[in-house]
Amino acid sequence: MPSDQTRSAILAAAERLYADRGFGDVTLRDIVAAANVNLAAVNYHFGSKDELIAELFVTRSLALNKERLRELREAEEAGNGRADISEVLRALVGPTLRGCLGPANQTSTPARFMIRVNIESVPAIRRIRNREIDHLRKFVAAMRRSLPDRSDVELYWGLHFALAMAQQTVRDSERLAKLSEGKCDVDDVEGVIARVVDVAVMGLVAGGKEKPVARSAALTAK
Amino acid sequence: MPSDQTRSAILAAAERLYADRGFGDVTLRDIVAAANVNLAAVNYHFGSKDELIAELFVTRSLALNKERLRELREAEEAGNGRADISEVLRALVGPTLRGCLGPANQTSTPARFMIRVNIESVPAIRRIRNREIDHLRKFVAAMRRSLPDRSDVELYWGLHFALAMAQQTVRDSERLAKLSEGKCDVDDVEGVIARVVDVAVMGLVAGGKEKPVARSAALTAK
DNA sequence: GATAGTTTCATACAAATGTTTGAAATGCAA
DNA sequence: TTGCATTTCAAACATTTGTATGAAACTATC
Repeated sequence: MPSDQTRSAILAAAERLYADRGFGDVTLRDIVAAANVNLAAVNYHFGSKDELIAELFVTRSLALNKERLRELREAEEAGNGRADISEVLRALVGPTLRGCLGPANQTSTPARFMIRVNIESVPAIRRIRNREIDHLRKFVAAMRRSLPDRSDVELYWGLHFALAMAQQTVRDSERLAKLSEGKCDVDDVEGVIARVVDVAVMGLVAGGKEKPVARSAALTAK
Repeated sequence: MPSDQTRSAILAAAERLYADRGFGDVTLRDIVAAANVNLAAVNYHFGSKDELIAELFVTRSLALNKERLRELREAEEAGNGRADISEVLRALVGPTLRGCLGPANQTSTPARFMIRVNIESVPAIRRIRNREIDHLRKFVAAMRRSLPDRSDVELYWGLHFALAMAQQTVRDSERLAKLSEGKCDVDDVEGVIARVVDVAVMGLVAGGKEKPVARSAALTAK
């Protein structure tokens, strides 16, 4: 039975280093030094550097998706199979924001790692990311149950925008804080979640079936 | 008088290569090969690889900001100093989306370069990006003129979300297309702009001064 | 406690990369 | 042309990087 000790030391050290310094300038030698293991251990246990990164990402992604689906299921069960649209979107963006936002010095290493994944973009991860689509479809389905009279196109855009606001907030919370001179409290995680969900919901429920082009034109034409 | 020929050949080749393949795996040797110049020319003309990237980014950023401000000024002049909020946001996100969206094979090299800037994240560029804040403040000011009774915090969030939706659409248009099986027409650039602007405007004008937490809670509590 | 399988280790390898160098070429003014 | 500054060039440099190797250490089974 393999001892796993070296293996998990590498995983832990790698995640911490990537979280702190990004993928760009963390070398295998940095990792093995932090983990107090031999250089060759990475290739022995993981095959290659990319497979190490991939394993980290897959682990955290699965955990995130699991939490999302848990919250979604909870919301749908409470609503007898039909959750409020805001609950659906909250289950989608909540776990990400709850993990990645908040006072910088108390965000967990896994969360900071996932922030890096969002900010940077290494090939090893990009390849895996495509599998995310199947997961997102489950949320489209839940949105459809919640808003049966919306067209699929509207649902897709709504999900896309909700994710966009959430992820960009994770990515750029620093810039927002600086721009607003601290007046936007990005550490109030639940407040941020509520903002993102609210705006996304408004985009979904407002208007109707006419193209948004028309709405916008009407607004600006007068 | 310097001939500039080598210099601009390097800039053109570098921008095209970065646009096509990203910053990650384009080496100086790739660039000088494409530009048909000597390897040492890059360091001679630019000092270092990072300064070359920085010059490319600064050039394109200035052009983008200029276009944004031009559209903003145009809108404000048409409205006697007070543009409709949707016009302000359109001036903010329009130039980016118009440049970076549309059929992939007909987007310009500069636009594709700026997409890369959005997707990847190299230190040389991150350092410069901080200057963007002064530019964004001008849009906050315009938004304040357009919606004088909104609090600054709301304006900051509105701008942040508008940019978030625009940039994420640029970044992830492929995923959205795949998720929606082509039903979301991301090549209809003006349509996308209208969608982004509409959702952002709704977030700004809806509700009132109460915290969005309250709105969301009210929605989901019943 | 011998043996086979697993893990660790020091070290070497091979390739890639940004940068530097010093000479050659070029352009231009006197 | 001569002389001077700018530009180009081939080559080399100095690191850094991920990976491979083969021996040593360890572990557990018989």
